[in-house]
Amino acid sequence: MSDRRIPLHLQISQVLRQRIETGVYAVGEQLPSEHQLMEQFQVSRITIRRAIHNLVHQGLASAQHGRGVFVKNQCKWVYSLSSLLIFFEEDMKRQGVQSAICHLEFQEVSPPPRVQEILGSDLACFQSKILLLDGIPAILDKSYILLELGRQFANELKTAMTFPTLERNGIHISKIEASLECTRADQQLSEHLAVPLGEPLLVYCYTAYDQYQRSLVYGSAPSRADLLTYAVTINR
Amino acid sequence: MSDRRIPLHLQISQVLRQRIETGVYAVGEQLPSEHQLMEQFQVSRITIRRAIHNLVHQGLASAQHGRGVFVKNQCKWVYSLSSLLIFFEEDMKRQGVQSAICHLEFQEVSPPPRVQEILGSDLACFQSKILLLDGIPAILDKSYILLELGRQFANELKTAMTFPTLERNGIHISKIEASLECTRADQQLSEHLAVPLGEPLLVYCYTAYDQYQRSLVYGSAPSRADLLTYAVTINR
DNA sequence: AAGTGGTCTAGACCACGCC
DNA sequence: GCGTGGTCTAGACCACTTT
Repeated sequence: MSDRRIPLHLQISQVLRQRIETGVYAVGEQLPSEHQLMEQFQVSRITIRRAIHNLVHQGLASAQHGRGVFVKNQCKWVYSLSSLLIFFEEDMKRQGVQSAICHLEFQEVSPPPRVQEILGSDLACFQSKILLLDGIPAILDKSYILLELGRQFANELKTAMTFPTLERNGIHISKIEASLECTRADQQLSEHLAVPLGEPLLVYCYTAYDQYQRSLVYGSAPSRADLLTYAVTINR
Repeated sequence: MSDRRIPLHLQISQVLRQRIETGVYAVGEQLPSEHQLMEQFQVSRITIRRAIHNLVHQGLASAQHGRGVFVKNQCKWVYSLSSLLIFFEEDMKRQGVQSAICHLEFQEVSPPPRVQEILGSDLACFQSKILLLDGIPAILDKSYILLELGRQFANELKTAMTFPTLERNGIHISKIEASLECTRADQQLSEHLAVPLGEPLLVYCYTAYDQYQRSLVYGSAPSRADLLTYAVTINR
């Protein structure tokens, strides 16, 4: 706590950060309570709270009402974009992860204009499902699928991944146009993915085509950025 | 402000959020000052500050000491991973973005073990540079390049993108293994990219190979997640 | 009931940007 | 010098979890 120029709360969170990184507080372990830290650093509660907030904001810890503040695990699961959603289950097994699907919605709708344009139709099946990895809700997949395909495989789609389902039924996906960006959890997403409001999310946005360049599916899949990494190999 | 169960600061930030989304406060515009908002909502300063903090945390606004709080632009630049760092300048021109490089470091070093393994050598050239898009520091590129290549093209590498420099000199990159993940700005990154501590960053991590499957460059490029989207096309 | 974190207040002082 | 946001205090009450 040398430099007077650095705010107290920052100095304290830096000390706590160091303690986490050097293992003084191990992963999963509980930090001292606000009261204990107040005494330890001789500052007011609001300053300790601010310091802890900094840690949470940096993804190093998470607070649980009535229980305490805990050190977060920094490990991430890696998913290959090339195989993602196609060989998803295999990919996960390889990493020793248990995956499950929680079906939310399936209905015929009139998609937003941009999606209508992509799919070349003013009607489509909309589906949303949550992917649980080791029991943790990690990805929310919201997608629009061509009406006829949706109707044909409705039941199967509700309990399985979209792409493997299509493949199993002889519909081959030959190209995926995708983008990855970072957003932050709004009300709805924070509930579905069980994260605090504003938590960073990685959004995987995709359009899948068959061998005739016909677009089959358009989807957007926000995922927990603290749990996932996406990998891709680019060949010239 | 109906439900008593929702904290005041959340109710207020939701109102402000709506105002931003409906254009009451336009992009780039200044929000009312804390004092004005205190009167408007009849709450204490700390609650207004918390509400504004929520907006900032959700990436909707940014606070500037001594100036005020401003509505953030939500537009992002899209970069194709396939062409990224190879046709970077072209990609940017296409989007009407002015790009520039700010050289930070260039030196021969002994890279960390993991990088030594990737490059198959215990010595390499380390370079770090900042990419400015329309004058905004958006990407910090830190990379290790094979010793001989680094020495050979040292001067050129300091003022230009790595991959185009290699290509211009007849070194062909035929494969890139990449990953994308989200982290949060630490002290150093928050200074280089001019963002607050803890701000989400998209990290593009890559290894480039030539046609003989020899690894040439290993790099890690944190970028501002509020400014960039990465795109990729996957063919089977 | 005890202990934890979450919300909120009123008020003080400081640091930065602009006129 | 003024207005802005940034830091910090002491203290109150509430909500959740565990015992």
